[in-house]
Amino acid sequence: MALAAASVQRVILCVDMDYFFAQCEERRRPELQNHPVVVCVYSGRTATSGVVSAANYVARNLGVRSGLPIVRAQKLLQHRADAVFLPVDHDNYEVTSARVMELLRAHADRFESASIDEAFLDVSTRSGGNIHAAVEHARELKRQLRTQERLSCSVGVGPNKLLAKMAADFQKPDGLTIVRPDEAASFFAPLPVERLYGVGPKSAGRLHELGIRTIGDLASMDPALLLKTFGRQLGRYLHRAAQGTDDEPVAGREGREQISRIATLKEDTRDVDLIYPVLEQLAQDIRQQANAERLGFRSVAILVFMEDLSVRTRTATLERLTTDATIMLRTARELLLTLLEEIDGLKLRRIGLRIAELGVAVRERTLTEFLEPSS
DNA sequence: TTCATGACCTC
DNA sequence: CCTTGTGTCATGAA
Repeated sequence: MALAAASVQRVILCVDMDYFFAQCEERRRPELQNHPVVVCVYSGRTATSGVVSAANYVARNLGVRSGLPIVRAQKLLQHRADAVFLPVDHDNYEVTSARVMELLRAHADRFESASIDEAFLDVSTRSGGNIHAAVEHARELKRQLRTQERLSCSVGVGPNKLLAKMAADFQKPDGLTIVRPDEAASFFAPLPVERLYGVGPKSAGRLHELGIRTIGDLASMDPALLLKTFGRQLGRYLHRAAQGTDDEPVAGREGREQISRIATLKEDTRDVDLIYPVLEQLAQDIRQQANAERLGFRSVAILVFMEDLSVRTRTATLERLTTDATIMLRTARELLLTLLEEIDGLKLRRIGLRIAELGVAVRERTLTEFLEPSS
């Protein structure tokens, strides 16, 4: 990109809110501060079925992690009568996140909100490419978040998004880690490959089979072998990432590509009369969000999670963009019916609905719809 | 271009 | 570990 070429050296901050959901809960109820706090996604199947979404450090130090089944977390904390289990309150976190992002945006030449609790700030211009100046920005922003929002975060400072992110992850909570360009290799090399952003359990396993254990091992690996093993995109990415190379600009996303909702069924079933009402609810939720963002869709998909936890998807592409939730639901129902036949015997555990091929909805409504905008 | 699948992210 | 939910991207096939 032209602007990056013009500046000598990019300086990027990655700001990662500490144990965000749990911290939001602590902030709302300060008396929870020294208790283990576990924020949970309850699936509604049994009283305790579901997983941990986030946990504060008191709980983490006792082994509680996000993704852990709630029952497991309860066992780990059974000796702690003061442990608190709370359901996720996404609306609250969204509002908090919006305020945090607004505060952070003011500190950046270019800003990118990467997720609900994480953002990248390009501070190349305002820091003049000077790391010390950038670190002062980071300190100031941490101070403001603490005083104005009573929230702590961890910040990484680096020459690109990848290194800034890895730096932010390096020390938590309330961390501030700097990776200078010339230190990138020594910072990276000793870390296990699975710590590299974009390397999950699958890729890590395959790398381990090749004898690759650290990012340093990966960096010295033959690029041709990497391409052969992982394909063009991932192979190229791994090679570059391991060297600490990353050209991704700090830039906000254009817009969303899809909207989806998933729900867990009360019991495993293949009874359409039990599944369809859930589908209706999902369609409602999606319609609301699509309306709020003024988006129409041209593709409808259902996702089905079966009793054996395997996943199936079925997609239908419409002739033209629409905002009509009735079409969404009718299409989803047809997809569900054909899918149920195809997987004969197997029961469903969870059901999901997704719209995609989104576009700004053009106003072309019937008179009735025009008079009742809510329908 | 469309579709299905799968890896990954993160609280 | 008995398993939630949201979204993006890549790949291979048709």
